[in-house]
Amino acid sequence: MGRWEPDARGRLARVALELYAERGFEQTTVEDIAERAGVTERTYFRHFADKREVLFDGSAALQSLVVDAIRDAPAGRSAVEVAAEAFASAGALIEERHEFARRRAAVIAANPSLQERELYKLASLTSAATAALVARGIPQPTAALAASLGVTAFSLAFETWVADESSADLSSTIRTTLAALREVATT
Amino acid sequence: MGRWEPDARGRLARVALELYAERGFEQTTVEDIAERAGVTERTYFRHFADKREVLFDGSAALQSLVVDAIRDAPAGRSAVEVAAEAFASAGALIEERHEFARRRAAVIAANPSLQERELYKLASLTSAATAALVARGIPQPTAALAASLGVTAFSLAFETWVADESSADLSSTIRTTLAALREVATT
DNA sequence: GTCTATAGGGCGATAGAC
DNA sequence: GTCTATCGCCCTATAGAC
Repeated sequence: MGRWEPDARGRLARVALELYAERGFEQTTVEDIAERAGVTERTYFRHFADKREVLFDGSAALQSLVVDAIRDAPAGRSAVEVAAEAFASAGALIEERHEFARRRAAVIAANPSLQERELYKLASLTSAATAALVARGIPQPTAALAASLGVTAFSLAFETWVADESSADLSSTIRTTLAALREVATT
Repeated sequence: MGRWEPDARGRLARVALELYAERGFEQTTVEDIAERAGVTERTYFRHFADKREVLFDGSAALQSLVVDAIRDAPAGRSAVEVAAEAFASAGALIEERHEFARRRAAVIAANPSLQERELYKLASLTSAATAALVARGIPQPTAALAASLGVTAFSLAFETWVADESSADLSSTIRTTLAALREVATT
């Protein structure tokens, strides 16, 4: 056995969610997290830029998934269709860790500064999706609009899915939400 | 003359924008702002919850304007049409202080934590608009979708308007952006 | 790993308006 | 007297610097 337990980063992320859920975000110090994970506070900040970022470790992977799905979508589809499928596949990724996703969502919902970070990540996702659509040859303004529609559907669908345990799976909720969005837009 | 100059809050807001523009948000301390405004740091925090909030003093007024416009819209219009007009009138309010709005936007664009707060305010605006649409008798899910479309158009239009000095006025940019959004959605 | 500046909250004192 | 704005000094945790 080595001098340190492996996967300090993963332990920090798990422990942070635990503590934020137990006592609340503000009532937890970074030192509390580091201690329970068996590392120093300094080590926490080597892995995560700030106290909030530990809850957003998965967002880069989610973004890659969306970008790749847009790149690999069959040719000849409209911008919204491509975006819709890309975000539906992102929904599938979340579905795989649905228990984690729901716990994490509850923690975020309880704290405004975490909501701010979440919204920032969604905005980054919109930018990345826009760029990926542009790379497919879709003109900039159209790409930005389609990406915005996709992220809006994604985020409204996620809210629905989190609120209702027994609802449909996230991917299909995203698809139906986007369909509803298109319906409302045309009215 | 009283012991204090009047309108400490307004002075703090003006001075903060000045300093954030001059030296950058991170290079400015709350003490710097308080000092230049002729109050103490403690007084700053009585008026504004944190270092960022001073740039968002107008958002409550903007939100009221949108909510009132939704309430007062003529009957018989669709949810998106009502939302569109409400956000266009919000655009007119910003247009009145366009120089301030552009300076403020530049400061926010230069700092991620300010962007986070901006996104949070936009999300609050979405919630408020949704509630106002529901109060008109529009069913919840439709209201949420229409409000999201409105805020998306508002925010994309604002980006365009800020980027291009010589562009059309903000209200009409919002209208054309929403029209483009509806067009893209139906494709 | 150690050190330090700053954000930001708590509490009580003070000074004015009414 | 009350109500409200300002101030001073205490404190801790975050987060960056060295």
